[in-house]
Amino acid sequence: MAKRGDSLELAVLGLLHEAPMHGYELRKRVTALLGWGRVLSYGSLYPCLKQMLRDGLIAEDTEQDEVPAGGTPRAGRRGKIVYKLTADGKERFATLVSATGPSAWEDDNFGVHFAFFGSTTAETRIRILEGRRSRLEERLDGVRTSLARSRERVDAYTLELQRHGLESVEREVRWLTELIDSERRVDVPETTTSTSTSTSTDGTPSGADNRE
Amino acid sequence: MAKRGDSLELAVLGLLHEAPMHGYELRKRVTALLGWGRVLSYGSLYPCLKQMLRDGLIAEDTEQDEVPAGGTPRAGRRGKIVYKLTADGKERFATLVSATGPSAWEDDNFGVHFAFFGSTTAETRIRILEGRRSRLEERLDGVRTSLARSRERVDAYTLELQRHGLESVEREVRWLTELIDSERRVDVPETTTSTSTSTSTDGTPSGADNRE
DNA sequence: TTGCGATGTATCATTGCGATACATGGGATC
DNA sequence: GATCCCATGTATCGCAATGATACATCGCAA
Repeated sequence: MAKRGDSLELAVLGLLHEAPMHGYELRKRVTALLGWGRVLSYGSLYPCLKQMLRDGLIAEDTEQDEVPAGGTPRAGRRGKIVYKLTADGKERFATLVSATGPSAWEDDNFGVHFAFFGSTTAETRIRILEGRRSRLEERLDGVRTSLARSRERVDAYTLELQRHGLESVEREVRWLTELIDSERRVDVPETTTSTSTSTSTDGTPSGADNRE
Repeated sequence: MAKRGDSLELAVLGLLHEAPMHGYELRKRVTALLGWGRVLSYGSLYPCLKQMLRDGLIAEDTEQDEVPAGGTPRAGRRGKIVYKLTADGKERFATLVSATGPSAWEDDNFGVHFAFFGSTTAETRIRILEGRRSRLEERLDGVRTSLARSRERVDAYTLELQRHGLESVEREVRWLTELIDSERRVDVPETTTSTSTSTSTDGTPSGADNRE
């Protein structure tokens, strides 16, 4: 188990953590946060919600008629199903959001995990960012060598496409590096200044969790 | 019909256009050209090949035992199925590669079309590049407004993620613009110098084809 | 009062992917 | 000269995600 459905579950938990809402709005919010082309389909959302209901992570919020205190009264809202987090759901969220294994930095999941960095420790954040960075660097190596190997033998357009792709990934690596540095500056104001650049030193403090 | 399977079909046709090969190599080549994380699975490739055989676009190349003239003789190759293009396949390739409709600049297809730009006219290339650019600019607009609307109300990490995404797309737009300019410089050495920056002037010469 | 677009819930067929099974060739290593 | 391992090679199957679609109500403008 624990396919990539985890990231959808995390997104739903995270959004309901902020405020109860119904499926339609969840779809929009999740779509927004995993942004750029990817849209969340109802065919994925509703089965997921059903599953989460069965698991007791979320519950239907029957009394939900409040007027949002702002100007417009917004009466109405009949028959809609509003979901809210349960205690189990909060616990599950805490577990998922602090995971640092591959599932946290795989392409499809990284964005969601990043979006909820606000609910994590700097420790966790750094682990995830470094995981993603080394994943990207692996790809870089592979492509750079294959590019060098095939140079002069391929079409100019193919070359241009690969070059552009390469630069995009390099750019993301730089971005990650900046974020990591920034996190470290906050996390460890000053200690022995040791902590080598990568390759986890593995003193592993706190309630670590790189399951999976 | 005409789903996004078109892009896989185009890729296969394009690669077989260069040289006959068997499925295993096709998978590697296609994976390489749609690059960056996406891999072509056998579960997609073989059904596609079967379909294309049925449609008469490709055929099994039985006499394929040639020694590649280079040093290493490379004897062997028993029982392997080598595919080659048929006349219909070449025709189909010409059709697909010169298409300028949405299917040519949609996320999943653009890369493949770009990879075979060498087999198109400058006219076609410009149309596809402009199509993709305006598609990206639409997204940019949408996200920029939603970003402005939610500013100050969202998490710093969410903001940072959106900012990075925004910059990536802006960067791709710039890249496309450079390519378009470069194509135009080659295509139209000098005329009336009119041709406004975007919003197709629609004089639409030559055998246009924006089907779909 | 009619009509349309946004909101809202729900399901289904298709399809694409990951995993896997199976088979062989070419080198290493001993 | 046998053994092991990895790259090459063909093929299928279960599962999950997607895109499409159906259906219903609400607010609002013409």
